[in-house]
Amino acid sequence: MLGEDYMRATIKDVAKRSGFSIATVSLVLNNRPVSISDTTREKIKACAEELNYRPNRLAYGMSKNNSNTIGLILPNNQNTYFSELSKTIHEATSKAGFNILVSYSDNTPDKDIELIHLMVNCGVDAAVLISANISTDHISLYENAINKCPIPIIQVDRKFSNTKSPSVMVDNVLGGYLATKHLLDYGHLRIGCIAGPGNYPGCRSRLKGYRQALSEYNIEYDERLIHFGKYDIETGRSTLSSLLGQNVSAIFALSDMIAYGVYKEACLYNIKIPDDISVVGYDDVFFSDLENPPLTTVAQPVRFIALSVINKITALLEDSSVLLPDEFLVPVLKVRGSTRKYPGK
Amino acid sequence: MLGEDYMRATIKDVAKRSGFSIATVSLVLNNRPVSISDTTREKIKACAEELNYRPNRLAYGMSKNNSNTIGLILPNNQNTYFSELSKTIHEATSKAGFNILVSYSDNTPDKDIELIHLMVNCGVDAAVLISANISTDHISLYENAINKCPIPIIQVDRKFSNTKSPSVMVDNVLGGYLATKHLLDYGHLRIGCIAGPGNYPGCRSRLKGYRQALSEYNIEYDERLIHFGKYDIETGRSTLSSLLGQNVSAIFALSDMIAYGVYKEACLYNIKIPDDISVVGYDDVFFSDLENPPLTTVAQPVRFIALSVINKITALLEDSSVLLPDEFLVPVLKVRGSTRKYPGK
DNA sequence: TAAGCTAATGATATCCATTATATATTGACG
DNA sequence: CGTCAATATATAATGGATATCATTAGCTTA
Repeated sequence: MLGEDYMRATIKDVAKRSGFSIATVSLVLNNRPVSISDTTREKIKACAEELNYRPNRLAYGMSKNNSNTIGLILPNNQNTYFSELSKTIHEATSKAGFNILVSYSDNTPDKDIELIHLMVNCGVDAAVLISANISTDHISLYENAINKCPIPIIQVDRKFSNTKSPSVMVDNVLGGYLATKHLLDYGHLRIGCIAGPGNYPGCRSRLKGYRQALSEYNIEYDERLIHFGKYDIETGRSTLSSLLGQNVSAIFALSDMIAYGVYKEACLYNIKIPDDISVVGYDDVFFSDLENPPLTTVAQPVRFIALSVINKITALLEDSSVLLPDEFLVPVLKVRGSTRKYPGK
Repeated sequence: MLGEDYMRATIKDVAKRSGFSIATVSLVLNNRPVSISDTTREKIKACAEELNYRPNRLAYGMSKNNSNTIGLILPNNQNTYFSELSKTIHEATSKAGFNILVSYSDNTPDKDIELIHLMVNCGVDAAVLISANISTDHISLYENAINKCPIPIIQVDRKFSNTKSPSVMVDNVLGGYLATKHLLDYGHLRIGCIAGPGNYPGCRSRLKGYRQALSEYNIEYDERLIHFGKYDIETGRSTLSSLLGQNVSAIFALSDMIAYGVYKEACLYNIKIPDDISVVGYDDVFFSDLENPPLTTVAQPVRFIALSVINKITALLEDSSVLLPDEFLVPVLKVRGSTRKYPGK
């Protein structure tokens, strides 16, 4: 359908119609600074217009060995930090004139590797990789794939050290520290933690920040206050009751999704946030500000990440041999309505 | 960087290394049913493996005139119905083995047209179009672009009638009816409406459903209860007070985003939902269920839309001449915590 | 007026993979 | 032993655009 009576005009058609050669047409249409008479230029442009000619990007990509497309490899798109990041990177790269090809690894290392290949084969000029959370076994797999990759890869949120490709990292230790310090400043002494998987580096870093803050305030670290799970709502729901049993007055949820689980469960037990318990989240996804009460949370610097990614991509596409420094971005605490001073302080 | 010492292996490299011709290599690697000796097959496959050969999709696309990629044109990605839809379509198409190229029109007709061209030029096999909200002036522009488009275009949520390309629509009249009927059943008599732009067809349809329900219950339509704005939070915020002045006991927000604006504003005035006022939203975006109270809303059948899109695409790619029927999907009311019976009923 | 230069344009290889067609090799059989 | 069929592999066209180099025409200048 549709195409039967209408075929896309190619440069050849423009050449035939205008009476000039393909080469001349290409030169004119690309505004190459070569001496071609104005009448010729105009004629060719008019023909291109009439035929509604638009260069075929596949052909362009083949000949220029560049496709103006950037690949984006993400663990998932479940309304988390990743989808925020995806959106921001998408905006930034679109603004910079790139197309985007997005794919999800389902947090599976093998799929990540596969996707790196896929991206290359699709002719993307560069790829942004937020890798799956992995165990140490997989590191060399990634390093190998990244080093062998013929296009620049920007690593976000995770750095494989034996690679030359640059990374954009967020300081998770600081994030954990900020969240905890805020609660300590508010006078909370027993602060429960609902964490993601204990073997994720980001998770460990946030907990490290938590401990740093505690020790700064001379509060002993109590292992019983730390619960591991996933970065999801269910983990928040199922963990709340046992933390309440530990008599905590505040909870540091290591993701906003976990915090929502806490919200939901608290609602069930008729526990008021922040009156009965303070909650701090992590990520500052879109709707955190819309919750009731609005969630106090550690905001990922998504705009800066996106900006940094774009900068690195454009730099690398200009000169693929530059060695870009890894970047370390800082999260920001957003104090909203889910935390309050410890009663009596 | 990266690429200097490592170049992507091409089919030529495999041919050279294995000692066979390019053609033979291609035949083997694509498992074409031609008579080629097993020893040759194995040798070639081994070489391809060693060189980590993967066919270049651009070249493949050029020669096969197909790229296994689908274009997705959306108005925006601002955490609305569109981003839900985008996510679902993405999942479904990925599962079906397609890559996806996403672009946003910023709700601008001209950009839509441009993006249709872009998609074609990027070599996508088919495109899914959720067009910008347009005035009647633009209709022929779209019809023209769609009819001239050499690839199948699936229209979602909006149908340009003078085109042969199929559409997947959602019954907005029914949606508006369901929301309103629910409130009427709960005994609410004065139901305010906070709508999006009055010239959007979807918006008008939802209001039509609203009026249908009213007349079914023999309630006179009161123009003063209808407020137009955008489908965003700000519209919800700024409209609430004047509706309260009209003494409404329930509000039908024509998008969930509007409903959140109402939530926020109600919170400021210490108005309790649903005790003081009932609220129904529209779209059922991800976090509606997470709100406090969870939002009663009309759910878009995103999964069914995605499914239908995929079916149409695969059908059209198989035989581009089939004439597919337009599909009409129905929204579903999700009754949650933001509505209650009118006091005294 | 012929040599030399420049401006304008054209011919063609190239990118990589597919594939229709062509050629070469082998084996069977009369 | 020659011929034909079947098997195995190669050649070359194709797709759309770019880039390099070649060519032509027209003009200047000695």
